Amino acid sequence: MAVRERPVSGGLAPREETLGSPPNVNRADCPSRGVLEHVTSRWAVLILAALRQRSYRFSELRRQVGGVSEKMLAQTLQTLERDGFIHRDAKPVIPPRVDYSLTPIGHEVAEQVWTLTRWVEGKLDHVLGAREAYDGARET
Amino acid sequence: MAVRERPVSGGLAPREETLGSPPNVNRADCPSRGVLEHVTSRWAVLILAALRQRSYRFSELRRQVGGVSEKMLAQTLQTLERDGFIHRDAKPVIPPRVDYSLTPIGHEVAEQVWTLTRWVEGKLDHVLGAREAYDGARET
DNA sequence: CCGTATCCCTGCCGATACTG
DNA sequence: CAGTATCGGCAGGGATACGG
Repeated sequence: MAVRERPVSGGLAPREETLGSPPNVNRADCPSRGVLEHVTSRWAVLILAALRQRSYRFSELRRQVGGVSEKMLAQTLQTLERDGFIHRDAKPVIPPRVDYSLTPIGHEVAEQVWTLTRWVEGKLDHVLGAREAYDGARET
Repeated sequence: MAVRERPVSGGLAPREETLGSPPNVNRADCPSRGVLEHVTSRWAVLILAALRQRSYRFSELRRQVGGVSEKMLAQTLQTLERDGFIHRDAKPVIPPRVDYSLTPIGHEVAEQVWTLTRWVEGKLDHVLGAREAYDGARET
């Protein structure tokens, strides 16, 4: 997966054309920045991770992801659906039933953010210890 | 504003370790939530990814990460340092020189977010195509 | 049950100016 | 060079009410 490491200069883009240049999150004006922010947004990470193993209905998902409001759940799901990470299946029944699942590409990214969440959970004690050391050294 | 308190089961079968609940990002009140948000925050992702291969000075880092303000760079670096992901090395020279590098644990997380950024860059075209399809189906 | 629409307030973040 | 201090806009996102 050899990736081209370019001498990227960030915000102050010189005279380079943006048409032929490859996507680069380090550039402020690259659309990949937006996609990255969608995926790493507060609720998207948890939603993607939750959907990793099976599909969920709206209210199921809301229970699964602690603390998310209806508004933010709906909004985040829409964004992820628009970007092609989530598939929305609305059954025309009464009462309404809507199932959310991952697309193939959504599953790829979900695996990554899920790994990250598990890693963070595992390192939590380590991090909390580091914080105490940091705060301790700061007080006199 | 009290967060709605529900017996969030987290979906996963509870472990047998009843000595305090293990870290779970799905719980609104779990400290791991905060750590995850630090790591996945807008600038932290890019900063961690940038530091993956070598250390950077403050202004180098600012040039590397396009669009970041001095304030947000300093703020994010402090947060990541406090959580133990970044090491700050201030040399007592004139003019001042401060090098930022990853700690061992920082390197672990940096690899993950870096992989994610590269993945997003690679899938950008796919995502942009999905957006067009989505927006196209919406207008009629 | 599954959302959308509205209000509105918090705090994020950019801009600017200043210090060691 | 490497930050801190302060102000202010504006958008994220919570609460609530309402529609399909």
